[in-house]
Amino acid sequence: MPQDFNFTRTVVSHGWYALPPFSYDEKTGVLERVLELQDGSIVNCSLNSGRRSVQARLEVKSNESDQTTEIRKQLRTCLRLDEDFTEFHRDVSLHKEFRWLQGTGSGRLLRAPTAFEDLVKMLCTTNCTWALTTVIVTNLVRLLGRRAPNGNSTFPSPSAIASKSETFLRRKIKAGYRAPYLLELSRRVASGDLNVEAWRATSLSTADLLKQLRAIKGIGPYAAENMLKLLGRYDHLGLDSWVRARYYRLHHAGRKVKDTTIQARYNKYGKWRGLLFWLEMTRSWHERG
DNA sequence: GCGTCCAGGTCTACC
DNA sequence: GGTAGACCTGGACGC
Repeated sequence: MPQDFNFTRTVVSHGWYALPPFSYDEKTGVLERVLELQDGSIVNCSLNSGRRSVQARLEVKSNESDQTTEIRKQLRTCLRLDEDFTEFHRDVSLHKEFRWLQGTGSGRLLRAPTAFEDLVKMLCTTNCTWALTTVIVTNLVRLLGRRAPNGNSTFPSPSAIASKSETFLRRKIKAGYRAPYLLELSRRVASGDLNVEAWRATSLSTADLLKQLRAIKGIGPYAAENMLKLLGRYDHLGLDSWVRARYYRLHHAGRKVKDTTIQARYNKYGKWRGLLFWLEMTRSWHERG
């Protein structure tokens, strides 16, 4: 476990913890997650921070060593435990306005076991309230995921979504006008035409990766730039109405400014600007962890 | 309870 | 390259 890892801050780093197949109990500090393994088995995992806040404990009911290895791998992926943040914390220490971050273990953003799940969820956050995002993702998991013994379900596979009609996605999943985008993305991934999982380890430049993301129907600047953060690239801000409003309050007494003004303020932070921007906008979340 | 309006990103057509 | 309108839903609001 990296010394600069903080379980709670990673879990509540953004809204993913509240979307199934994740669930989080703030009182007990337990993060639940349903995982599907390569052999087709489905397991329910419980994670908590243990006695020391920098350690996570896995409670997995599986006796198969192969399964345990795969479960650990998937959970490490979600918590970004294999991502090195040494350089980030060293660079941040050079900026006095971010001294409050020192020693907090902030920086890791929770993600799904697969890039496909992250991408679908990102698509489901576009042009709607968080309440509607929750409805769409919950419907996807409930109606198209595979059921675990405890009644919870996995996130649906690309082929499970691709096998449904646009009308089903529109009406039953409540994806609305996003339905054709969701269907096209799932079909391309299921057919092998688009390998989004490769993006997590690609040597492509961030600019080229951004181009590929933007080529997906329904993924605009906001969704693509925030997806980049879940791929380990932090040099874009990923502006939406919520962070803009937050920024206006924090730095301009609520007065609106141009996006270029916001971007100019964070340019000096180089490749970490997107992550520092997000951490600053959500500082109150981190301080409760 | 019903109707209207608005917010929320992205796409497409148009200038 | 910039802009306007459409897309769909939930919530707020007025009646």
